[in-house]
Amino acid sequence: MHKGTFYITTPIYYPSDKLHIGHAYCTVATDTLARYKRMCGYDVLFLTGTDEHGQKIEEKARAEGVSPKRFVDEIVEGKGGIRDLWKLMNISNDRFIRTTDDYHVSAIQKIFRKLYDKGDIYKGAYKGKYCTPCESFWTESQLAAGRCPDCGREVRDAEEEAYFFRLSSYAGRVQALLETPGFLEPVSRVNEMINNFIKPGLEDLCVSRTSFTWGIPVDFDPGHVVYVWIDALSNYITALGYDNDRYGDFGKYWPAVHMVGKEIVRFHAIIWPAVLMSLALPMPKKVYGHGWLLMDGGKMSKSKGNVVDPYLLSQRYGVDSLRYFLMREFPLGSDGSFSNEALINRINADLANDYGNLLSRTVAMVLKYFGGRLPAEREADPADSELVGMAGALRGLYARDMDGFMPQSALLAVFKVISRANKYIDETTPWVLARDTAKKPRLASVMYNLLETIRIATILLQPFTPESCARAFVQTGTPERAKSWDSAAVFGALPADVSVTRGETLFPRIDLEKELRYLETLCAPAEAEALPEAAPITIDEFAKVRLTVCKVLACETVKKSEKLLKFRLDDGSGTERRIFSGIANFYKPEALIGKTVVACTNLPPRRMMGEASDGMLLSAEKDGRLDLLMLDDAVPAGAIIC
RNA sequence: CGCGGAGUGGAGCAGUCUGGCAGCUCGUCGGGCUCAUAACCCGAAGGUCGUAGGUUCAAAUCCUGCCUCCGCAACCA
Repeated sequence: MHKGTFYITTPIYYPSDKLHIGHAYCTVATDTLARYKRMCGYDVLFLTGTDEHGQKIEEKARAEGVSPKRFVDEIVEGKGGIRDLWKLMNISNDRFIRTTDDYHVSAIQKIFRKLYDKGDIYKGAYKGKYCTPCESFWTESQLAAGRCPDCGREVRDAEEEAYFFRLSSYAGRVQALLETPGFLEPVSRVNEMINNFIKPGLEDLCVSRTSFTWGIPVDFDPGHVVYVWIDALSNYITALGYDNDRYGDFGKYWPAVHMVGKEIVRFHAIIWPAVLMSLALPMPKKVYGHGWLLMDGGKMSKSKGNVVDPYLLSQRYGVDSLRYFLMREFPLGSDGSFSNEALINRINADLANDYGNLLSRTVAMVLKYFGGRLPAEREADPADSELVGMAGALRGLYARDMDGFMPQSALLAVFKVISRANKYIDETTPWVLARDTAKKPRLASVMYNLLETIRIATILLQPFTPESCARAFVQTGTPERAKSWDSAAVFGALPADVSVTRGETLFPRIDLEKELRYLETLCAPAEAEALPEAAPITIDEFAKVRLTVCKVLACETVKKSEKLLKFRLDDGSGTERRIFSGIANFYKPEALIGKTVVACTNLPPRRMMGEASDGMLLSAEKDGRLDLLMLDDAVPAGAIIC
């Protein structure tokens, strides 16, 4: 019965915050494919998990005054956490790996040593400029006017011991792999990888750190922790039991299909294959880089306050509805625009009006005209052929699209048939047939054809909306054997005397206007929070800020920067001061020459677009409008604001 | 010349790989039906497929230039 194995993974998510709809999108896509493959008869292993190490989590935990482990435990396992979310969303992962799991930790140490013994990891020096008070390394190009970009103090040459992975020596083999058809999809990503990373030359990767401790220790060199590349990417093999005893099916399931967001294609299509090459393991079957969900045309981000909560949407509109929307609305490979309106319209148009209503009217008619059970006598008609033909051919079209990672097209095909079935009801007018007892056999045929169409569509919708499909099968009295993938290729798998039961409305219609208003009220408090009440400060603290009156000597745009203007200022000191300000969208540079402005002049210099900015110009901003602070021109340069 | 994506009826999108009737959802207008979740079915209006050239019997689709928008990166102190 088994057609072989199929191993599919999501990225392991970084639990520094709650997950948003973008993460849910990726996981639902992977889940849908996993369910599809299972339905087809594959022995599927579906893996997801969390990537829990690193400096950022160490810092966040410190800020909350808990240990890093406790911090991630809460986000991963806690109420409303990541595992809860996947459970709520009906994610059918077979395993869930946390990079803090014991078996993973020890396997990573073995892998690290293997790479080291092979000579692909070597100890080198991470050279750079070091700022002692900040305990930070900077590269030459990160410095601001030769000083620490964070605090503005002197830096000194320093080196830090670190381990490096010989990524460079795999460049040729990786390029060949990238060019292998089917390895990296969609194909547009192939050029992107080669142009951006292979052509400029691959550099060896720093794979250990000593600047933080929240990571997997290098067992033969205390003080070093394994950096993210080896730690996180290797989850895909440690979760199968590679170099550990927890699981034992690496040989059975590897290689994998990796579903990833386009921002991390690079790690999965270049670094990860190189690591596998070094370990002499087979390459992943495929890396698929899906697009992003954009909000109102902009990228989703916390600072924009446009992060959509999948938990909330699932609970309010139903898990299946949200899953369906995510898979139906957007082509997997490209970016899509998320909007609440699109969500509700899609649910109403497809799930409520077309599919749900088709089921509802069909079941109602079988009950009304036949008391719920179809009689044996039938009468076929040429009018049936188009619907029967379409429903019979549907599985083939659907499989082609699903195998090609195009769930959107697969759903489109399913709904074309559902639409045809709705039309078929109008064509055959069952309510007219019902008035004439002699036409009962014909009426029974019509009902049976409708039930069959619904059955086939429902089988194919299962990977997308599993729970609703189960409910639909109950209403249509579909026996177990008529729910299988094989039976979806056969028109006529339902027993002739099938009996139906009325059930609850599968997908209730949603009131668009009302819901949009509701969702807006949810966003309102978030906006209010955006500008927190300023904490009181003392006069001493205020006095620390040195505000100096300056005359604009020159002002010009900055090449390749859309926001920056570069100012040369007379601050009364005799030496020119150079400041960059992000106001290019509001002012023409020539209009500002000679103006009298205010700058904070005791900020450390900061590097912007390759040059140091020595201070900050003051502006006033409200509701997207911005005005540079300008004083009466009689005020002399160098005057101090107090 | 940093990298990439996108411009298709009023809105949102598919179609572009592999050239061959311009399609879907929403919206608007008109009609039908009464089995159904005010849903379903039919019809109409509305697009020179961003733009200028090229290849071809034939271009939304292939090639070249240009314009506009978006994302990454950078940066917005």
